[in-house]
Amino acid sequence: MTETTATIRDVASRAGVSVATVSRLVNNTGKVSEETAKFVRAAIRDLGFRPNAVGRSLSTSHTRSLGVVIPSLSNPVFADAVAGINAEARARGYTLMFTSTDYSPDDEVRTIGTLLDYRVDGVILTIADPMNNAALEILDSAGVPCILIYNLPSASEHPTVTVDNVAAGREVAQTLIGLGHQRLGMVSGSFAASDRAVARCDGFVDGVVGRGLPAPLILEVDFVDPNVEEALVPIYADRATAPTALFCSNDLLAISVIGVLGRMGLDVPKDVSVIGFDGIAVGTHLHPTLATVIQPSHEMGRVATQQLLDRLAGKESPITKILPHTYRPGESAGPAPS
Amino acid sequence: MTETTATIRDVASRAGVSVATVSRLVNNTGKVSEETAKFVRAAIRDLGFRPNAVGRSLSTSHTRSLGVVIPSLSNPVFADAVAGINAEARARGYTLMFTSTDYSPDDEVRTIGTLLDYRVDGVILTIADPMNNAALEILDSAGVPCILIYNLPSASEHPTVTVDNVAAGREVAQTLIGLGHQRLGMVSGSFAASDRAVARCDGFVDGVVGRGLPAPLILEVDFVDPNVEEALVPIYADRATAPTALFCSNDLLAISVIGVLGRMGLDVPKDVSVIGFDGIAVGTHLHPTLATVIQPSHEMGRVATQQLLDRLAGKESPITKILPHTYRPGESAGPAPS
DNA sequence: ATGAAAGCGCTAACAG
DNA sequence: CTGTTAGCGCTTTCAT
Repeated sequence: MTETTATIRDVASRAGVSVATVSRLVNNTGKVSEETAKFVRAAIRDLGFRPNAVGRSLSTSHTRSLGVVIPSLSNPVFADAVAGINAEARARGYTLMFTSTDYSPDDEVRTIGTLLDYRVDGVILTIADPMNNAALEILDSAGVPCILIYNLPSASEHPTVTVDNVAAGREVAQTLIGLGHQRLGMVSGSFAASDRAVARCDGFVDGVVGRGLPAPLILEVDFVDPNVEEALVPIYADRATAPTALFCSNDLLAISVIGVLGRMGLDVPKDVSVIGFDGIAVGTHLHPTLATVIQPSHEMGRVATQQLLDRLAGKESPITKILPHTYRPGESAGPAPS
Repeated sequence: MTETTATIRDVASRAGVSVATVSRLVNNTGKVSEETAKFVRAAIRDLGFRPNAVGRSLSTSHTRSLGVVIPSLSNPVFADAVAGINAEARARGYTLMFTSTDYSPDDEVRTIGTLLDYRVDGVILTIADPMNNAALEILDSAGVPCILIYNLPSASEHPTVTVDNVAAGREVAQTLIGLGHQRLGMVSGSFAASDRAVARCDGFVDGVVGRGLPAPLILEVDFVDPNVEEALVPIYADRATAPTALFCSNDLLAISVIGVLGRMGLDVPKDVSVIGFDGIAVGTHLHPTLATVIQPSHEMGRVATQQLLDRLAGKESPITKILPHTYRPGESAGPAPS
């Protein structure tokens, strides 16, 4: 069974035609008489011929493959986006070369280099900081089209698919204030590794201060190994001054925060309200259910891929798309304690 | 800046040597005098030359890329495995072509076909049913080495990296019985889409029946869109006969079950105990924390990749590895109600 | 409608 | 130690 794979030449000779004819039939470029087509098809079937994509790529200088670079698969938000990318790419006959970078800029450039070596036709990425980013420069100077997801659109000249993080942060502040909270806090993943965390925080602070309240407490924790407990314990040593509501830069963090709070003997939302960001599926099953800002991750992946592929197909260039976010109320956010 | 990428020939002529010399230096195969090496290196730097992997692949007939096909990224357990695969592959200079199949056998064969077209050197996969699986047959007849993860080792002749699902299921039964539970139940993802769910169930049933208790109630729900509520409500209409403990075939399901139970006014673990399977990270942050069987997903991905790569490197063939699972106690499993 | 032949970028004998 | 050259599998003019 392990017959060495048939080549186009094998097909050609078996069908008694030239390789050009086979190629034309396979890609249906140029005409082939139904007469000969029959022979060729038979030969293809008999030999189990599948065109070698490597040979084709070398010849056409495009690979019908896309690079995907994201910080981590541990966060469902990225996993969802990749699923969306996968769906759209598959539907349009493209293949994905995938890598995750663990939030490391070094890995970003390393992996982009590899993707370039493989001559991916384009790349979809989420990077730490799109402002003056080495990976992006490499991509540009190689002339490989790319599109960002999740990253801030303002920070680079590259098309981006994302949500309005600042507005969302501001809305969260409003929501919390509307519930009567006066002492607010934010728990965020490290700002250096996430421009969007910065934006959410900016919006949140703006929303709080804009209402005349004191600036929120800001707690920054590591992305990879967030030690939420260590951050929260000292703050809640004095419950009288600690925030009664916490905005978390992502849902995973929010879940941890709720857990830690619970183990400290604080009730969510009785004592402390918590709002997350992302809208990961598991949040709706928790008890309390997680109040959060939903971003359409799957859709973001799909749209980004669509934009990029349209561009590759010669249609108009991708443009930045700000997709709508929505606030999902949940039991984790309630009125301020009296 | 968008200078058309330099080829090995450009480098050669700029350095005043032959392409063979450049190739030898780049791949450090064969000797090159330090003298000429200097020139070549300079040319490479000046031109920003990066060897074209497509050309190389065509020539060497291997791509240094691996295919990865898994059912879904929505389940963190697979995301973790992919992260492990990614880490090991990167470390050894391999690239990943990724696809998810949404538990569809059709998608399995389609995607394997594509991977074959791209001439991946090997593939790592989790499939619905390894017994008599079309995708596996295609792989075999193409002579492409592969290794399974998560799937049952017994069901195919292919090397597999997994845990002992049957034993784990049995242990869960023991644990629950040890806590005094007599009426047991299992909530499982669809058996048709998961041989491991079947194995976990088998072990569980065996553990229950082996202790002289009545066979557990078995509830099968869909993987993609599990309607846990619909399955549970009728059962718990009569609390006197309903199971006091539920084993769920995966953690995501367990989390849903806990949520639904809570919304039905049942307390976990006061009224009903729940044990999951997988050991996804979020489980430890929940309230109640999730009791579960941990499988070393990241490690499984790593080991599978290692095995496959060793095989490609001509070292000994991959062998099936049963990695150790561990029971992680959690607040979701407690003593049976009196 | 079909074929011949020249590459695409690189590696690997084979000669020197 | 270095250069020449023949492919790898496929697409694509250019003739016919």
